[in-house]
Amino acid sequence: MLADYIAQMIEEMLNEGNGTLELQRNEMANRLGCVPSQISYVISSRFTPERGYMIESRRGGGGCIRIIRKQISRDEYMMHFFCAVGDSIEEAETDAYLQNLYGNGLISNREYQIVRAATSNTSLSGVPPEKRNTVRAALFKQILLSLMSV
Amino acid sequence: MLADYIAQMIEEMLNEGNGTLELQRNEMANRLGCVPSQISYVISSRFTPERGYMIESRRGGGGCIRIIRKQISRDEYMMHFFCAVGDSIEEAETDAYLQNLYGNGLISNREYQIVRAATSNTSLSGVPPEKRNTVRAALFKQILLSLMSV
DNA sequence: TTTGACTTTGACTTTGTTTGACTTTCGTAG
DNA sequence: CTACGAAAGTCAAACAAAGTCAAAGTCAAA
Repeated sequence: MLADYIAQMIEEMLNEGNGTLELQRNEMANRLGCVPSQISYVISSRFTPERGYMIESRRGGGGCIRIIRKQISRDEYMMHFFCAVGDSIEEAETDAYLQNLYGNGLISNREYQIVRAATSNTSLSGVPPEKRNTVRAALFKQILLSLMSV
Repeated sequence: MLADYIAQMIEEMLNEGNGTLELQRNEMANRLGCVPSQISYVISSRFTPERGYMIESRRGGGGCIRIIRKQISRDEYMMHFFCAVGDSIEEAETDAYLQNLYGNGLISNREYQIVRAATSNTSLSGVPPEKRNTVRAALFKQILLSLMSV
């Protein structure tokens, strides 16, 4: 799939660029043989704040898009997350947060697996669908709390 | 019977794939000359967490279904717990299991904290009390599964 | 023969991707 | 300063999956 391929490409460029990257949308789209808005789509669907990325851009001649992978302290992270999770959250969004935590070394792979399993719809299949997101939010926040003190 | 045939086929593909498999529902249904939802049916009736399978999927263009078989023979201890949990469990009982797991070095302290938080009544406060134990059991088993061979 | 568990099917829903037309913003040549 | 052109942004339509659900079929056991 195109979107995944582009995302991977950006990730690699970010690695080379030490966590930051400036790209030109049209130029990149041209190189890949896709429409420019495809690049926008990839960025807005994958390089979100939940996953720890910041996006800046400039229009007009010589414009560009800057992607920054944020690296902040543990406490800030946990605090940020705890606040960011309202009282309802989707499975996919939770996973985005978790990937962020894992990617920044705040939780191990096993821990990632555990929390993902715990917050999955599969685990919550006994909860009526319309209540799942609120239960998940409570669950997730409780887990985050448990991680802060240890 | 079609369902059994498909199940067997998936099982074989899992063997080839070393316990994991990605398939495309529509494509497979096409090959077999059945409706796509038949594949869904087979997966949801045969490849359940109870039997040691984890399912993930993605919709939309290029979507797919991933099936992961946890090789339970390797951690018989975990399996023992898995079976013992049944489909309803109290918070206290869960904690007893967890302490056992921790005591035997199968999970770390942090992991213990996480799972305890996840399976606590506090986390499940959004679930009506009479349903908590069944939700907790599903949750706990899903977590145990996620821990096998990771 | 009736019942109930399991299967099969297909209509409809939800989610994710791709594309292109149109809008906004910015730098710079005049 | 203004106008123009070169970016990036936005949005909705078309498409491409998988998910859900309920109706209808099958079959064996009571």
